[in-house]
Amino acid sequence: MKESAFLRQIAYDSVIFGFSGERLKILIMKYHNTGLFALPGGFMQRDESLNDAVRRGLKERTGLENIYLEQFYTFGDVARYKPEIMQTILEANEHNSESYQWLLDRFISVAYYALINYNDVVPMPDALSDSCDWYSMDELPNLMLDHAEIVAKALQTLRENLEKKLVGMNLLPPLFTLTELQKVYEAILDEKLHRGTFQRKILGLGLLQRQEKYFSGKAHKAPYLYSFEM
Amino acid sequence: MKESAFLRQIAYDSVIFGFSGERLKILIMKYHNTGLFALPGGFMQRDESLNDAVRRGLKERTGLENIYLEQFYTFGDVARYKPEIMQTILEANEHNSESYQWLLDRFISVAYYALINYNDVVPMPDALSDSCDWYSMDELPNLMLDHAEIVAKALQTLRENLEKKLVGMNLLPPLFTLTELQKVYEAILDEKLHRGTFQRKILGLGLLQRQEKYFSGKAHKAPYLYSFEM
DNA sequence: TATTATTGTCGTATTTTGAGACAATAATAA
DNA sequence: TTATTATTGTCTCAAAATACGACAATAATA
Repeated sequence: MKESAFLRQIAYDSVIFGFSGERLKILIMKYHNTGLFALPGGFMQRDESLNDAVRRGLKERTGLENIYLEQFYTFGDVARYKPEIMQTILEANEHNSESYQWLLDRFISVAYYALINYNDVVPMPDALSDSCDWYSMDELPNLMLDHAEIVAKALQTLRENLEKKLVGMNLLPPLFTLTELQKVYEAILDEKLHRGTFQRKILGLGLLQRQEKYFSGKAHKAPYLYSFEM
Repeated sequence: MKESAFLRQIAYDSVIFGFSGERLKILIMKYHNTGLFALPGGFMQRDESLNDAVRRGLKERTGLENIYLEQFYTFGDVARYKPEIMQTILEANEHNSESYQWLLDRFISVAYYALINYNDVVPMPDALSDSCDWYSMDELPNLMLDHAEIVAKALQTLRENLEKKLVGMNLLPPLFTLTELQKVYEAILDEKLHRGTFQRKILGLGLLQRQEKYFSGKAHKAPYLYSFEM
């Protein structure tokens, strides 16, 4: 990790959404011996595009490639410059050498959100953190710096894009029922939707392909499975 | 202009929209002796927030404060790193000293668009450029680097936000008629709108306050003027 | 006083959305 | 075998939003 390998003063943070147990969740990291919680983030290599850097970081954290990813805002307030916090993290990891000093500089952060299939992921902490786990949106720990604000803006943007582009299927496995998809939408929007209207609207988009039926073993009519083709 | 006064590798570019002669226009700068056209941009001071830096730059270029301003994307491709272009600009301005060398580094650029009242502006070139003028969206010169892409994304975002937040009035003077406002919308969306429907929708928002009539001297009924209150 | 151009507003048709209803059906209970 | 239960696919009707044309009102001019 040579200083010269990375662009200075530019970081990214990612809000990685997953869906499980009818709840919307995101990945949160915890730093060794500090009690500090943060969004998964990283830095750009000098010879690397911004989007590539984020995809690289996402791959390291989740093992996944070809993820639905969207940049939504760049945070650049002076108030987010708190070198003592990074100092605390470095000291807790006994990384006090010269080669880490660049991390104490002021950073702006380009924020992305990702939509991934919860079941495909094995969250991996990075060198400075001791855990990387899923947290429900309504049970988040206190996040460091302005990361709570970043999460709020991510959710707001996701909601707007959901109605515009209808991308909710990226949170599900390749085959899913319309009821499962509806639960994703209800979790994101935090409101109940009318079943008939929802199905008519989604199917009317012509984005889904109907597959075989799914027999759950429950005592009722079996729903069709759908896949997302484009 | 000391190197240490600015954050390294971070720039901003602005797409400044105005409306005149029933056309949507933006401000474009031309660099001395180079034939290079570019968006107005700038850099962040070390003790300055990103949004403040952009407002400061906008004030220098247009003289205006309290402008409608929206950040829409951060451009960070490797392909936008072309130091020879900045070298050309610096040489054309005889600015080859050490203190300008930091401009030859790779930059990512945070892009904003602004909506301003065309009539309030006296465009001011900066130290490196010899002009700063309005160009119609369909008569833009060839822009350097990825600035054409930045403009395209600005217009796309403006269109999406226009339908969502209806912010078109920011392009007009404080008093305007509904027909003038409709022409702004038609210029941005590049399509004709139905008069009755447009007026019902805009007035239905309850954002406009009806003022006195405007007597143009033309041989027809005088329209009401409106102001934008919030 | 008639004409011209444009405005404010309305009525109707069309489209989109909201909400409930009903038959179909997979598994289980009787 | 048959009835029951829960959920699905689909439909219909109502309500709301939007598209489109029409008409009277009116400011200036002929």
